Amino acid sequence: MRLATWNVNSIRARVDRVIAFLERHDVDVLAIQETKCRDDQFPYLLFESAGYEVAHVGHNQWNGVAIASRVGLAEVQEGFDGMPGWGDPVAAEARALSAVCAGVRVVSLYIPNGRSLDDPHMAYKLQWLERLAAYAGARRAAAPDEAVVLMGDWNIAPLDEDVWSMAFYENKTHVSEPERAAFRAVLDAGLTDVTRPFTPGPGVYTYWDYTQLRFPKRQGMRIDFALGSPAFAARVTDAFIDREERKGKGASDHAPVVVDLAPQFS
DNA sequence: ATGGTTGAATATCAA
Repeated sequence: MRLATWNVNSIRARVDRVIAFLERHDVDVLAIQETKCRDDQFPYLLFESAGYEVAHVGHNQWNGVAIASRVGLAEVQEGFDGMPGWGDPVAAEARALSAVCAGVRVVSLYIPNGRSLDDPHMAYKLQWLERLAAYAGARRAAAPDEAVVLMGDWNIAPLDEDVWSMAFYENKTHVSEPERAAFRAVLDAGLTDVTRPFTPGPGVYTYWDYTQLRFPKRQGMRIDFALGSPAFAARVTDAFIDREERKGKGASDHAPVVVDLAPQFS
């Protein structure tokens, strides 16, 4: 089975590219982030024509996450238990969606952007990650043998080598110690980054800012990851970043991350 | 020009 995660930066602007990607790489399950649309605006029919069922949550032009699957889509859940909200009044944002696809619990995640170190969004981001780690820990305790993967745009570069310049990111978000500690706390809940071993750095990125010619200059960040439970991680046979998807007209600012899974033996 | 691009919606906001 082949899974992938991709921050598409608007599904409506990118749908032809996304469908072509699914077919080109024979992807079974795609976790999508930043659809930037409401549920009623999602291009479901184009996915169905390509053989994929879709679950989506989107409230407005911001955020929005989805899962497209051609191997089943069960137990769909918006958000996760304990997910913090934002705003006044506080409300859940469309940043998390899970479903069971061919026995794997897939969680599509769009972790909040902290904006700047002293912005209220940063505290929100850290609390969001803390609650996510608690959710992951609770799931592990409840079903230790379950194959679970948390995949998406984490908006964190866990290692210095995950950014093109630590000097550039001094006193900026994505690389701060509190964010990195929050990411490690999710790993400590019993998950493994299944992508890095197959895509070792330095200089391996999943995101390049649209401005400043960052992509041709190879100045990016590695911020998109798939974190698997032991039962999931044990089945991973390969992973790669499809850098080709960042090229050309109409590219998202993120590249897809693909994970291959061996069949389950029982 | 000092956010230089992109995309939502359509004047700004977000990334």
